[in-house]
Amino acid sequence: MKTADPELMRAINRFNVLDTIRRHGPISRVEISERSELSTTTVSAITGALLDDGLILTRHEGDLRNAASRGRPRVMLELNPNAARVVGAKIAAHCMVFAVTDFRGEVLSQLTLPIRVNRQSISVIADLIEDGVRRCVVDAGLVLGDVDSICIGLPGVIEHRTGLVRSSPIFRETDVDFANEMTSRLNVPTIVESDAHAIALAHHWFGKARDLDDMVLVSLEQTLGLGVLHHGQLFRGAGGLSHNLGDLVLGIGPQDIVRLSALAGENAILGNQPDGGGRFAEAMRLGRGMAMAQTLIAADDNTLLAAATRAGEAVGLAVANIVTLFGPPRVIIVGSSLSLGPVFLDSLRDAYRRAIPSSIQAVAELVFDESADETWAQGAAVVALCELYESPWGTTGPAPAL
Amino acid sequence: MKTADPELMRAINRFNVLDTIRRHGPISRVEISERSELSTTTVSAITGALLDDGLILTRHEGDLRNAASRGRPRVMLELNPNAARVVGAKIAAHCMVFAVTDFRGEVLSQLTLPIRVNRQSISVIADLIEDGVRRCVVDAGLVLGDVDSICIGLPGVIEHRTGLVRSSPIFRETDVDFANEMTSRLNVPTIVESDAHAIALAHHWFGKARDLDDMVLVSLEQTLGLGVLHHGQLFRGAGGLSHNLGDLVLGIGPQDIVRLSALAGENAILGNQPDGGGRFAEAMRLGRGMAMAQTLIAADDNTLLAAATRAGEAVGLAVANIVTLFGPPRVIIVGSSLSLGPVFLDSLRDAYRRAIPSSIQAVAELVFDESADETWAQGAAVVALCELYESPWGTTGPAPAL
DNA sequence: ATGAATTAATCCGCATTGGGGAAAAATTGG
DNA sequence: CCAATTTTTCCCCAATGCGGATTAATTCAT
Repeated sequence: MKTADPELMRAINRFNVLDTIRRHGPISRVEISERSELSTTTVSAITGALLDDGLILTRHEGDLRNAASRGRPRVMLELNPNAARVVGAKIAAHCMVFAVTDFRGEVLSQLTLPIRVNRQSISVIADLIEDGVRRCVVDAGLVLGDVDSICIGLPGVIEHRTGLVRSSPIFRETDVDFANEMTSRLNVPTIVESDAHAIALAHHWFGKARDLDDMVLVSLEQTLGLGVLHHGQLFRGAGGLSHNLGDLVLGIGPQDIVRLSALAGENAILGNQPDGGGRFAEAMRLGRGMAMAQTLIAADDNTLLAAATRAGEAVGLAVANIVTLFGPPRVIIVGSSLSLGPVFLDSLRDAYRRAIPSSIQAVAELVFDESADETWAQGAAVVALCELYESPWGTTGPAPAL
Repeated sequence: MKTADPELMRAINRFNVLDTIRRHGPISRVEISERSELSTTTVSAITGALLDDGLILTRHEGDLRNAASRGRPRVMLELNPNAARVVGAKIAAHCMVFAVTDFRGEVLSQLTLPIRVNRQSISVIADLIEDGVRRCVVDAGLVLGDVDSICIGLPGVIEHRTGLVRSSPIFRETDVDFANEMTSRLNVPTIVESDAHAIALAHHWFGKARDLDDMVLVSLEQTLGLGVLHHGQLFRGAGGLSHNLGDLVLGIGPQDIVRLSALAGENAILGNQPDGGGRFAEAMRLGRGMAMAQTLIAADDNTLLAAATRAGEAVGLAVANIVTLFGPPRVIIVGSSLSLGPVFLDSLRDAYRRAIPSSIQAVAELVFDESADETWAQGAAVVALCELYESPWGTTGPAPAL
């Protein structure tokens, strides 16, 4: 366990204040004091330091409380958008999305490349990502030197702490040290993170978990991912690695194990068609599999209806198990599979309702969200920002040189 | 989030020192300083306070390093066994076990009552527990007033934070405020905790997880429980409640959901015998079901062999899923079902091996442990001790009155 | 306009904490 | 009995957060 010295104390309170300002928009010092339960004196000292460091800005308008109030008006504080820039990327099998954001996590520029990276070599993928990052940065009117940090969101099992990609459907190799690879290519600190963790943080900052510090997110893309938020922080496994939900076992056949990915993975839904799997081949290669499936389902394609129903059922059971283990107040379900439509969703909800133990039935609510790809990239950017927020900035340490 | 003031700093470091002393037996100040990465000055100050508070003792012998060493000899510090007394209890359907321990968690007296509390009314159960606690305390040569805290370990879904027993196989009612009930009966602060959490902490302090701060424990008793240790602390769900592993869904039949408890619960293994379930009725009532099953399995009872095999398989799959989600370096499996013997264990191991994804195959090791009932009660006592360790003791706060 | 009332933010001094270096304490070896 | 050595404590410093007094900036009443 790390030792508690004044520096840690400072870092904790500083983060608290910064996070309060981020969450509650332009906010006055008194209100920060109320929300964070720090004394006004301390808030004043910390905000002073944050102002010196250029992380926040003052604004003399926008005091929302009863306009006809006496006394000295409050000075509102807000994040300085220009305090930092980060790049977030979401890499999927058929598509790469990049987003440059400011210190608040607001997107400055965005770039979607519908490129199939699936099964390419590492260096080719790294080339494409490097290119995308550079172009997106230019689009934002910046140069790479302005960027403080980059986060690449990938499907699969990612070890955030070490920067290792343990296994990913878009990499042929396993145990790739991708964070180092990209850091040396771009000469900007680059980290990797599970795409599910990225979208989970995006929802925590901007989406459907803004009000919660505990929740679970299930992502249904080519890979089935899980993000657990615990006391406001991502719950990373003991080794700091992310989970692969698709590996969950849902039953056991006469000979073989039935995994979730075999019932609800993108390939499972679209790939096992009776005509030998060729029907979707072209659409899937282009990343349009789910859109095509949606069309066919609307036309009552029986095979697909059955596949979607089965997939929904499997996911419903898996979600029930996750709720049993984590007991979150909310489960957010995202990903391309949602576009299968009501057939899938109803089946999912129904299976969940049957599978959830009655004793914890009321604990969790299910929320569905069809986020745009941009949101995933933004989430990756948020992962990078989170590290910046916690990092020891200028004034932490000895007294500022006067 | 809680605000960081000097008091918190103190509490953290104080806990660190106390925990280091607990873990590493009689230990000198210098060694504490090395292990905790606190300066010798700070260690000296904190140990001084701990000595003043009577939580630790000095011992002038037992310096183990090279005996022929020059310089001032080290003064060894160790926990003061008499600094506190707690009572831990494990309540099962057919048996109640109590243990009084000292501040170190060493058992002073122990009491096993093979009483069937199953389906009794709350007040009867509370009566029995009250009686057991009182008798065990007397056996230890103490009176209730000497006891600082009590922890009752129960099967089921327990909300430790609020003291609520959400649902338990030994209670007819749900949502029982059992902590308050026992506190007012005994006039000693009493908390409740899941029995699985209790045995998990017991293993962390004394058993097979002494060296680990992250691990998962699976308990296979009448109820199937789970305890997750995360960074040295019990991972309690968002609401502070414990998990019920038996509710996990392992598959879906034509009409109904197949839960783990239906395949691997005690009742499932012993109860569904072809002769109508009567064969074990008497043995089960007496809590001897597993012992009898063991005998029958040794005699090649085919029905039981099949049940044990099926149960082992189900648990193996569930454990694989848990490893997929939590990625712990070790899984400890405990509980009465282990006494089913190699048939069960082999089946479990085999199913686990088949179900664990190859990408994380090497992450976790499976460890089996047939702990005595006493250990469970000791674990409950440890839960109580943990809270005492973290509580702000005397000197924390204003300067000590001189 | 001017002063009283009111609210926000800051300044000053205090208590507490941990850390570094010097000093004291308690040994062994010659 | 003194030097060497190692542990422990003592003294002082820097940093933190907090409470109370003070200053700043506004509205309201006259």
